[in-house]
Amino acid sequence: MVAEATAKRVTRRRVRTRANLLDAAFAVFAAKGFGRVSIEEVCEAAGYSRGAFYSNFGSLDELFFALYRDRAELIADQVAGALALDEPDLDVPAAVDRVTDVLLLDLDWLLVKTDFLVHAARDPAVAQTLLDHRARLRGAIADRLTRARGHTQLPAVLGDIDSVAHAVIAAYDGVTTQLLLDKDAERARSWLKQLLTALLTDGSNTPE
Amino acid sequence: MVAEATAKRVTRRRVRTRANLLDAAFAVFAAKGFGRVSIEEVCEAAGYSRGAFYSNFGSLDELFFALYRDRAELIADQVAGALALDEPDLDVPAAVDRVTDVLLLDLDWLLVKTDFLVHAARDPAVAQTLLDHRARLRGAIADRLTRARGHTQLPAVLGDIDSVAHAVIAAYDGVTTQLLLDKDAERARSWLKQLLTALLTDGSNTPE
DNA sequence: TGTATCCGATACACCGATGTATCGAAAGAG
DNA sequence: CTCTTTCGATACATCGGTGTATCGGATACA
Repeated sequence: MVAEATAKRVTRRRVRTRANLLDAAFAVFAAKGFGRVSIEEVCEAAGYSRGAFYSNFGSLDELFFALYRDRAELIADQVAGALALDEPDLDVPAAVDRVTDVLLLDLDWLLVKTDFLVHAARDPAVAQTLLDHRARLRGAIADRLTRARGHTQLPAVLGDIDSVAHAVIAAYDGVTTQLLLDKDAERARSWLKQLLTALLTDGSNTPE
Repeated sequence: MVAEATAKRVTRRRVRTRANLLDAAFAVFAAKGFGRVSIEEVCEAAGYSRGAFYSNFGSLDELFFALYRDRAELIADQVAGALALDEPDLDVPAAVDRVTDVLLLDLDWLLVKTDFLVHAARDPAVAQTLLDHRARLRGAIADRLTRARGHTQLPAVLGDIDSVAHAVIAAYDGVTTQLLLDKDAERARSWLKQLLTALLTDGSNTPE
């Protein structure tokens, strides 16, 4: 036996169950909003009984938190990937395109993320998690910009690179808000591209 | 008697009660979030019993909706006021200051507003209301910018004036998101000022 | 001040969701 | 294949919130 402190049999079924519950919860949260979802609804959607739920999570909040962590991790990786492409110099429009696609693709995720924001706004511990994720994203952006410095002339409008990274995040959040209301993903994407291009491109260098 | 269709005695007590319920609801919503508030909690906070509630509202959703309408109206008026000052030409920094103060002053309102956004994101009818309010705000901004055209040179980065108004709203939403997480109103305000100034000022015209 | 009307408090019946305790079945270890 | 441990379904007790029906006190109006 691989001696592990209070070694538990790492069952395979459990992992599947947990994943199924999380997936079902994501769908239900997206459809109805966290505030209007009961544990039973999640279980029903996943095809389990409440016993399974309580065996895996202590509360709906706990599940929600885990759900957010998992998905946010995923997205953060994707964005980092889209930014870290091994091109030596930064092709702003192309990078903007890639990142925009990752960030605004999944409306359900935006819905859940906003629910989570509401949650975090009233719980400092949760807020810290979200802030950490945002900081990580911002860091990736700032890194990329730093690496590109010299190749492309950067904006004069805002001060340092970190400010620019902040502004990029703000633009993303702002566009997201509008998207949640009008559900027009196409418009949102082109609008975000326009904003980011304006932020990241010297005014003199007008595209097309 | 002023003949009115099925004229009801317009009682004075009722008006007070309704207002008290709305005020109490605002406080409770801000503190706990709409999703975690029960009708009873609102009544208790207001010092009434559930009888009073059902006599004035049909559901918690209905109250929430009314609450949002009232407060949003108020804010929109304030912003319009801050913008419509009778100065002939537009003093960008001053106007930005005034608007920023109105928009980021009340954290509780931001919390409730975000709850409402979540609500609206899943109900097209509600979303329309919110979109209308935003359009009204945007209109006021665009008007002000149009009136100022010629006096101050406007940005080259973004296209028409309407795009600029859109960008202003997006910046506001973006900064709000961050503010909800870090609760640092001072930082948010200066940050929003910086963003708006960058958006509304020609790059060549650097302040101070 | 009298009185018709309205308002809101109280009481009640009613879910729906929660959390726990128990037990049969599934799955890993040997 | 057997045995042991874990997982998840079922049943149960409970609780908090909901919505309604009723009634006494408050309020507007003459």
